[in-house]
Amino acid sequence: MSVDTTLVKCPECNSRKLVYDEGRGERHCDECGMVIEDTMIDPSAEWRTFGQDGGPDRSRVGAPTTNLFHDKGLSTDISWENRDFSGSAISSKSRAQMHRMRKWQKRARTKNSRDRNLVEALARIQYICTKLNLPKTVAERSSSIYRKALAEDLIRGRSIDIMAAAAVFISNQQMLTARTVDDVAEVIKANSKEVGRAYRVMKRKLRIRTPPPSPMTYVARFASELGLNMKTENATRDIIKKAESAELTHGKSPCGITAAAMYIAGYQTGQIRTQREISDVTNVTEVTIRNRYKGLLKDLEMDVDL
DNA sequence: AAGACGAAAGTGGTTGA
DNA sequence: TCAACAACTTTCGTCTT
Repeated sequence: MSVDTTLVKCPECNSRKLVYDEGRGERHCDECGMVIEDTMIDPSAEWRTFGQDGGPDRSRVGAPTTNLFHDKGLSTDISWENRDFSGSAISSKSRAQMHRMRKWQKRARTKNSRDRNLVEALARIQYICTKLNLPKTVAERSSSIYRKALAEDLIRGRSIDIMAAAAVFISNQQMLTARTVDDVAEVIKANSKEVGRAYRVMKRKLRIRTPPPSPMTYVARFASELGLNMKTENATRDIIKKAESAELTHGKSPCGITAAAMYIAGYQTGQIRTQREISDVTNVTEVTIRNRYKGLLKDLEMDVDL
């Protein structure tokens, strides 16, 4: 880790504690966890050797590594097909041998319990991300978080499913992909409280920061689920923007703010949704929507006929 | 009859002594 | 570690359209 000098301030929270993590190839804010850029080119020295006296050959050959497989995608697989290198079928005699070889190779690759745990967990992470339509970057990051948790011995005694879900939720928060704890918990049919608890434990023990969730994150998603047009969606964003600059959003659940802003925006543009409809898609109760929107109208001094 | 309202009691997490 | 606390939920009777 080294202090980054290219960017001076974090665009999210304006702190000056920007940090560059070489291992992950990303730059993030040490204050709020905001990831500034995560596709940077590795600036470290490139190893090259010329001639025969230079020790081990460090030429770079092979597939890029990925966190999605427990061995980072580096192991060799014996082909499933019963054909030899030239493509012709192999004899039935050596076919049995091939079968045994495949079997043993699989066993050798996942040799200890930790590796087996990882294999299981990475499969679950893949499954969760697929079900939630999350991009590959989120799955990748979840996997690397899970690896760290495993290395820190946080997994033992806890459910793999729940810890995998927690890892997915952390990276979802970092990548601003607008999924809620309930969404993640539902996929693995777990209680969202348990996932939330695991999420907090992981963040604390691994010292992972996530940017404070903004109501803005959920606008696009909820708007489309409610079938709102662009006009209403933008009106919602306007209200949230005002609420955020008036610091009315701190300590309140971001979904609640989004829900209330949407309720108000509906009356502004004539695209009205009932509290119940909004409550259904946002998982915020009608009572909270009421409390929030009343507060917003009052504190922002808005005049809207409801 | 549907939607909105708000009081009251309960839940789970945070905070500060 | 425990109690106070704020935000949010659940439930339910009432009012409004």
